[in-house]
Parts: sequence; structure tokens; C-alpha cells
Amino acid sequence: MTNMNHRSPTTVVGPFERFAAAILPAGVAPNVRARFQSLARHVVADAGGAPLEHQKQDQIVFVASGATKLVARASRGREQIVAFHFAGDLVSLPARGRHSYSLVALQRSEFLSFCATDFLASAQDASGITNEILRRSLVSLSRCREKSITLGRKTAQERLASFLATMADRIGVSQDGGCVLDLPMSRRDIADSLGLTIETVSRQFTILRDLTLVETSGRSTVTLTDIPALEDRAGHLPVAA
Amino acid sequence: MTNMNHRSPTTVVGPFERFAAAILPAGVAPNVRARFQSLARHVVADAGGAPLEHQKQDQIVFVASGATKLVARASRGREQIVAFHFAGDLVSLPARGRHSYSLVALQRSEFLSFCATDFLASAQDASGITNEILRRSLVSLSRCREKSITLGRKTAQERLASFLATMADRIGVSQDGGCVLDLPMSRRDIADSLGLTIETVSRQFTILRDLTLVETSGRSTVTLTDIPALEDRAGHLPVAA
DNA sequence: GACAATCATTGATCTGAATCAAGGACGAGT
DNA sequence: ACTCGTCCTTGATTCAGATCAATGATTGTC
Repeated sequence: MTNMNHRSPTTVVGPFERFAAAILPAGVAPNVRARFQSLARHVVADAGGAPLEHQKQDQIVFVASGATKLVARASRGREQIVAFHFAGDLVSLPARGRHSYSLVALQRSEFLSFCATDFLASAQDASGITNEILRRSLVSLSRCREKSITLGRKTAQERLASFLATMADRIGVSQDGGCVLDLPMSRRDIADSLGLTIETVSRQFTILRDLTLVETSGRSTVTLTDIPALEDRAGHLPVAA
Repeated sequence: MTNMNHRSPTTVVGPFERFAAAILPAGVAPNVRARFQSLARHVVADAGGAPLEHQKQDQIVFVASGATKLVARASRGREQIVAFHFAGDLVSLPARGRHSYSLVALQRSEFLSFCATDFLASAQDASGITNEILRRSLVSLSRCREKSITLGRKTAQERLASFLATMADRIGVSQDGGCVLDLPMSRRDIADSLGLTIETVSRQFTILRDLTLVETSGRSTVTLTDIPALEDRAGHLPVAA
């Protein structure tokens, strides 16, 4: 259960330490910290691994490292990616209801999984933690609403432009005027997230490339050369008030 | 600001009392209760009224009575209804970002609106309130994810079936084997919620009627005669484990 | 450094829902 | 009960993106 002796140089700081730094308030009581540590289930998954299927109970999952997709399955094998999450994010993984959810690693990732009920009970008397979870949940809700708008009312091109603009915010690296993205997800993942097919995603990439709004190199590197123009194509509202 | 002297018999209990009963823990300190009361902005709107446009700050809105749609606007005047909310629900109304949101009454409704920052600050030291808000936010997130699946991967017929099944859960009244819905929203609202056009929604209603899964009478009353069959058409997973 | 396997791109065709265009039904107000 | 305005339904046509079908690029492996 303890996670101190990893071989990878990226894990000199243990997952729980990263969790504590991100979520627990600075001066949290040692016994509270210990309680969370005892509740945490440490899970490691390689790319494509689905370590966290829908459980019987709601889970709260901290992404200590890596990147993941939250996948929902409807009938007839259709998949919809509901959200992407990256290192430092907290994911609410619901128990199976009308659809079935699983958290799938896009690359080698480490997770800390908590039973939601236990987690919230422990958070209750540790002032500030519930607030932080709520704050993050509202961010997730906000992102999910943006996704609903995208899926409900946007064209294929607007969807891809939205996706790239959003990813630029979340994992983009500024580089001489542009923004470089190293996307951990495949075209299929992008398609499953945008409610499109891989072919359509590919065609829209071609169009954006022809418009010189993006450049691609290899499968995963995308450079956004003109983010304002991209936002415009995304059907977003102009920044002005 | 006070709301004790209403003429309507449905408002003998004031909106704040309903808010307190729904959200505040039973034994909440009087000064905390008073603090929330002073933060609350009481708003009444008739059908179609949009009393709560996106503000400069995030709002938390309690629906004391009535029914509402949370509408997002993208460019070119397209509208997507992000969620419906009914009496007793709590809605998070984000400040304008990439899209602009407003809460629109579907029928005469009463709201209590709070600035999110103030609200959460006041909730922080009143144990239990933040937890309740979080619990409700996670329900909203879960609903929004279900909507994403619907919008991303379902056919028109599955969307309408999903919508009706969901509404049955939320506002349906059981009646000799079936379930009666008195829908406060128009076909246009349903279309804007499902990412379809009114014509398509109407055609799908006709198909479900022909299959004798639903009956309609007037514009707003819908009777669901076979919910399991409807769930099946909705592309939902079978209930079995 | 060639190979294989997967992933991405491009093209041709098809289709579900949008759009365009009338009618018909409900319900509020007189 | 009648009327008007709005909302809903139905039909004909169009179109964006899905599907079907190949070809080309990338990356991990031996």
C-alpha cells in the first residue's frame, strides 16, 4: 500500500504526497492526513489499462501522474468519452447507473482511488477539504456543460477547434507566439470525445492545417499558430463584453 | 427583499424557508441562517423571463418554486439547453466564459440567488452545508455527463426516449401502471436540450406514439405506458448486472 | 534498419436529421 | 363559442457527417 520505493525517477515524490499537496490544506492535522492515507487505494496502469471500472459505489479518484479518459458505454458498444483528466486532477467516478463508466489510462498513470462516501465523511470535519473538492467539482461541471454545448450545437470543425483551444488551456506549452500540444490521446479518442468519427476528425485536422491555424508533426504533436482565429472557428463568443 | 406577503396560496411558506429546509442542516445556528438570508437575492420571474443572466461572478441559485432551463448561447445565436431544474433544485450559474449562460423560467418561478464566493465562504464554517452543496453538484455533474452521452452518441429516437425516461424519474407521477408527465417545457425546449430540431422531436414523438410507448394529450401532458421498453429504446444499459 | 502492426489520411457513397414549406391543433382572450 | 396567435405536426428536399473502402504514415520491435 505504501509507495515510496519506485524505480521511475518521475516518482521520487509519492502519489499520496502529491495528493496531499494538491488537496489537503497546508496545516492539516496529522491524524486526518493519516486517515486519508488509509482510505486511499493506490493503482498504477499502463496505457490502455482500465484499472478503475465502475464499482458498486461511487469513487473519487486522484490522478497522481499520467493522463486518463473517462469513458461511458451505452448499449451496442458505443463509447463516449465524457472527460479527459491529467496529473493533479480529481475525478468523480460514478457507480453504474443507466450507463457504465470506466477510467482508462492514456499513458502510464498512477491513481489514488477513494470510496466517495468514506472520503466525504473524512473530509467533513477537516475544514477546507470539502470546499476544495466542491471547487474542483464545479470546474468539472463547467467543463461538462461546455462539452454539452459542443456536442449539441456545433459542427465538426467547431468541435475540433473547441477541443484544441480547450487543450491549449489545460496542457498547452507556449512557444514563440504559438502553443505546442503533446496530445496523449489518439484520433479515435478525440472522435469519441467529440461525438464524431476518426475520419471526420482527420478531415477537420486537414482543413485546419490548410488554413494554417495548426501544424502537426507525428501523431501527437500539434502546434496552434493562431489561437484567436481558432477560438473564432470554435463558435466561442468573442472575448469583448 | 422580504417575501412574507404573497397573494398566491402556493407561497404561504416563503422561499427562504424552503431553501433552509432543503439545504441548511436541521440545527443550524441562527446567526448562520441570518447570514444566508442576508446574502440571498429574491427573484421572481414569469414564464419566459430570464431573471438571471450570466453575472460578472458565479452565482448559486436555489429554485424555490417553478421550473427553469439553463440556456447556453454560442455564436450565431445557437442555443443549447444545458439543464432543466425544478423546485428544490440548486443551480450553479457560471460567469460568462467561452459561452454565455442564463437561467430562464419555464413557468412562474421564484429564485434565491447567491454570489457563489460569498455563499461558499459562509458555508465553510457551517458544517454540513458545503457537503450538501457538493452532493448536489455531483448529481448535476452526473446528469450533465448523461447528457453528453446522449448528445454525443445517440440517435434522435434514443435521445427523446432518454429524455422522457429521465423526466419520469424527476417529475413523473405514477398512475395505474404508467407514468404521467406534465412537461413545463415546449417542443422547442426539448429540441434545444437534445441537440435536435423541433421537427425531429415531433416526428420522434409520433413514432413513440405509434409504438404505443407514450400517449400525449394536449401540448404538455405525456403518459409513459411502458417505461422498460422506453429505457430499452433509449440505448440505456439493461438493469441486470 | 527493415518489419509488422497500428494509426491516420483520403476518396466515394449513403443516410439520418436539418432545412424548407405548408397545414392543423391547441389555448388564451374576448 | 369564436378568433387569433402560437405551437405542433407532417411532407419534400437537401446536406453534413457516417459508412465503406483503400492507401499512406508512424512507431515500437526484433
